[in-house]
Amino acid sequence: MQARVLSAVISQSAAPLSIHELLEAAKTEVPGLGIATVYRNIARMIAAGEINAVVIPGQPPRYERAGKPHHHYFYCEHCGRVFDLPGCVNGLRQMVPEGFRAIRHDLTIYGACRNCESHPVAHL
Amino acid sequence: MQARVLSAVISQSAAPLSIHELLEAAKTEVPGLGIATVYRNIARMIAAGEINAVVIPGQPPRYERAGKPHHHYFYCEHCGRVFDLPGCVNGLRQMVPEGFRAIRHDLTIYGACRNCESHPVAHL
DNA sequence: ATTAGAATGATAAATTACTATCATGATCAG
DNA sequence: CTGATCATGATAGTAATTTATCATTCTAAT
Repeated sequence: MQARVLSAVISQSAAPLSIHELLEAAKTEVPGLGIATVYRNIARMIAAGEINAVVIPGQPPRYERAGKPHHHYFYCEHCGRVFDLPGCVNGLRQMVPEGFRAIRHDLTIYGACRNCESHPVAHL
Repeated sequence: MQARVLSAVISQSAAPLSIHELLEAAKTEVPGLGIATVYRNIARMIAAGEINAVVIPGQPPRYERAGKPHHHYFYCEHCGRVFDLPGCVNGLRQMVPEGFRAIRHDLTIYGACRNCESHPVAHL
């Protein structure tokens, strides 16, 4: 059953995965896996609240297990990987104008990850 | 000349505008304005460094005048408008793992703007 | 084993954002 | 005015992502 494999791949990934990253990763266990099945199961898992979509501006959505503690993301502009950043920043409250109501926020830090910083390669 | 009108609309807008918001706004001055002209002029203004693209995750790009002081954005989930939030947060440095190099960051706060908070309407 | 219903994979179609093309119209130097 | 060039608007085409369709396969209860 592909649903179980897809769910396991997402749960075991340290970073959120895109549809294609998920397809490739799951193919090692289910070689014939089709992209339609990935989309179908992602939709079902989102509806069930098992996973959340993570959107890095200008990139296709990635998905990660729901229920993690509050965190943000680091996007490596060299290798295109996304890393979780535990914790949050201070002073968010002060940024919200009087009369506005803040519900949630997204923070993405861009740069080079440890690997790309120590082993420089061409940009993607 | 449409370039002048488009440039003026962006400069005078308090918030970044999408291609369609810009088209609609500029049509009040140039009724027959075509979307191709908007795309062409946006591309030229970006190349000239006059404007910057602003991407709210999951939304088409918006554009605003370049050279503003560092700021972030508030996205109203009721009316879909984007507002500038001057300033920044503290503690960004501490979120970046050892060995990673941060170059820039995006912060978007989601919620209800003053108008939608005081005059509740249906979601878009 | 049989059968009904659900899941799957391949692929067509839809959606959205953007780019290319091209005939027409504006601009301007001479 | 005249011709050259450049911008414009309409629209076709492209690219990327997502959804719909459908025949086949799998699953499970009997």
